[in-house]
Amino acid sequence: MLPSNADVARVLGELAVLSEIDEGSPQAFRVRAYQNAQRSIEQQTGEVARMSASQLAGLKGIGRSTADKIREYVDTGSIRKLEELRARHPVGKQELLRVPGLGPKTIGLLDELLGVRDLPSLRAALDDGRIAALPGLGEKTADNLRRAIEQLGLSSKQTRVPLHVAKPLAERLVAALERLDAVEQAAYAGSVRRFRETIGDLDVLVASRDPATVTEAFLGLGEIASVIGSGATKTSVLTSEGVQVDLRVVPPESFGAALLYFTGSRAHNIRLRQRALRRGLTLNEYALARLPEDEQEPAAPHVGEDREADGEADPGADGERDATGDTRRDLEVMAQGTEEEVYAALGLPYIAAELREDDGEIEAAEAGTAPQLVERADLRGDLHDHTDWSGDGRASLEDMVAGAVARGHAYLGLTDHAEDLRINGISRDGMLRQRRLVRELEQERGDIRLLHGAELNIGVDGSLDYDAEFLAGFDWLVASVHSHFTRPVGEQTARVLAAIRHPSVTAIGHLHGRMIGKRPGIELDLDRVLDAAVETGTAIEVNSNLRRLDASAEVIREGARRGVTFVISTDAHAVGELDNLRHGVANARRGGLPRDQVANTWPLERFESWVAAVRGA
DNA sequence: GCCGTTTTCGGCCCGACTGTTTTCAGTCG
Ligand SMILES: Nc1nc2c(ncn2[C@H]2C[C@H](O)[C@@H](COP(=O)(O)OP(=O)(O)OP(=O)(O)O)O2)c(=O)[nH]1
Ligand SMILES: [Mg+2]
Ligand SMILES: [Mg+2]
Ligand SMILES: [Zn+2]
Repeated sequence: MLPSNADVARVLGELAVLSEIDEGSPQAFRVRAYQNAQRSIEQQTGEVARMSASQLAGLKGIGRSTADKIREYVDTGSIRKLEELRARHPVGKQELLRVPGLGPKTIGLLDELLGVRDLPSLRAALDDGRIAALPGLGEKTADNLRRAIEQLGLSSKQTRVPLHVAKPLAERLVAALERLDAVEQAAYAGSVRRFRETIGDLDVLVASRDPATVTEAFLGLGEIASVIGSGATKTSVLTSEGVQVDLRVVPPESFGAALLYFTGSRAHNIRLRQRALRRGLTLNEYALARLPEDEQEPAAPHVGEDREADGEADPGADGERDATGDTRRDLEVMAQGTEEEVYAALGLPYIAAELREDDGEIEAAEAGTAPQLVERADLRGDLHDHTDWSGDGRASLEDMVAGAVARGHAYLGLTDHAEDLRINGISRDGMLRQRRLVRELEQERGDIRLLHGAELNIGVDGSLDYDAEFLAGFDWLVASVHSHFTRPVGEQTARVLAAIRHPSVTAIGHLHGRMIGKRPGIELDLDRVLDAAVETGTAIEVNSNLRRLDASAEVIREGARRGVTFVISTDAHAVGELDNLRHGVANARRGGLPRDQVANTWPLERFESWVAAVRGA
């Protein structure tokens, strides 16, 4: 069997790690090159193993040398260069690289001077004092390493935490910081703002004239358990749950540049900074600024010209280094207050935070081909909602409808669980009774269209609840997988295809049935599933539950490309959960989903005629 | 190792914090 893209990416990752150890430098350009190649492979949707060397070399970040290595891996199952590196550096050294505070330089030193090449021998060397005695190291470093080894695998940096844990924590911390007088603005950034599914650490940004006071107050917050490091502008801590939080405090005028920096991704930042340099500018977390002529990139072609500033006339060098936490004062600031201003000064339209992964968003922005992404305010309805009539619904029908109206919805899909669900699905009689109540409520209120629907259970054989005639009586039907999550991909695809092709089914709920961090969900042949969705018009749901985010951003991206119609739904089981729509919106944006491909952005009339068309009426 | 609407060679983002150093290297964001 051909290696998967993930296999190829993993091999490139190991080449990067081993090269870092081999070269003894975190800045080694070969390391960066392998990392970029790895990211490039991870972003491919087609099968990399089927590509020729020249096709591979055409991918960005992959050249002749890496293309040949990938082919060598696909054809022979191994790579000579990788085997050589493995022979020189036992896996123990890769283990050492995962210890926080241990980098390639120190690992090289440990091997050379002490023969320490793995965790157990490092422990021994720490215990008998050999580490503290090494040149450039001391007692404190040894203590820090001991602690780091003890706590290996306990920090979120190593385990990562699901977004549904990280995001509420980030919101609590921001709210707490906003209450401080010294704080002018606070926001979470990093992977939470980009809406990644799992989070290594929280990154929280504050604008303030008084960073010391902010830092002190932050360290005093109840959720904070220990301090990793704390300086004038940057503090890192661990919560009692082991979640790392990085706090950055910047002057208010730099808030936009700092938010841009702290939101990342790292790769996106580097691309922007390279772009700045090509324009004679320099970008950091304080500002986009103009470089002096003699520091601009196309180095002056005079012979003997030297860009090095040390040794003489260092700008502002009157015996002290550039003050930390400030813009270089000798440079003309071009933009710093808002992210929009920085992008504009770089010749780019604003790029949505959810897209900033350097997987084509900068090129799309530059070309002006970035789609109008869906926003919360575009949504006119919610199409997957439960009441206390079924399952674990906790709110009455009346309260759910009132909650939907309060949130400005023009239509609401009531989709209680159908009879096949083990936990309290609704019988035919029950459904008919509920339908009468729904009709009455709609009449009485007159301020919202109520679609009487159900959430059907896709059986292991693709069958659905009730029968075809009964199903034809609903206004709106979501069909979801709630059981048998571990069948082979062929069976799972067949089940879902049967539901998509059913004439009465209007949407497929939480496509994979995954629970982030708990259950991977069913395997599907996405090609066939998405094609069938396009063919039948059946919508794919973007489930807004933070534990699900299903369809995933990756599936959404692929579906968006093929012209699939989506709906963004809360799957609310209580009134408060109707607010979860913002999470579905963020995930849809991460998938690059254009507003017009989301059916519940459409006015009621357009929405209903689309439903009628899907049901072949 | 990659890459080029100036470059096929000579660059490669830029800054904060810690520990160790006497002027900065290493690691991390
Ligand atoms: N310019 C630049 N920015 C960086 C670098 N490393 C990190 N950043 C910025 C961009 C990141 O999104 C932001 C926060 O760093 P993190 O290590 O917390 O990464 P991020 O939050 O993206 O992912 P995470 O889920 O925490 O692993 O800091 C870097 O090497 N250069
Ligand atoms: Mg982070
Ligand atoms: Mg961080
Ligand atoms: Zn549901």
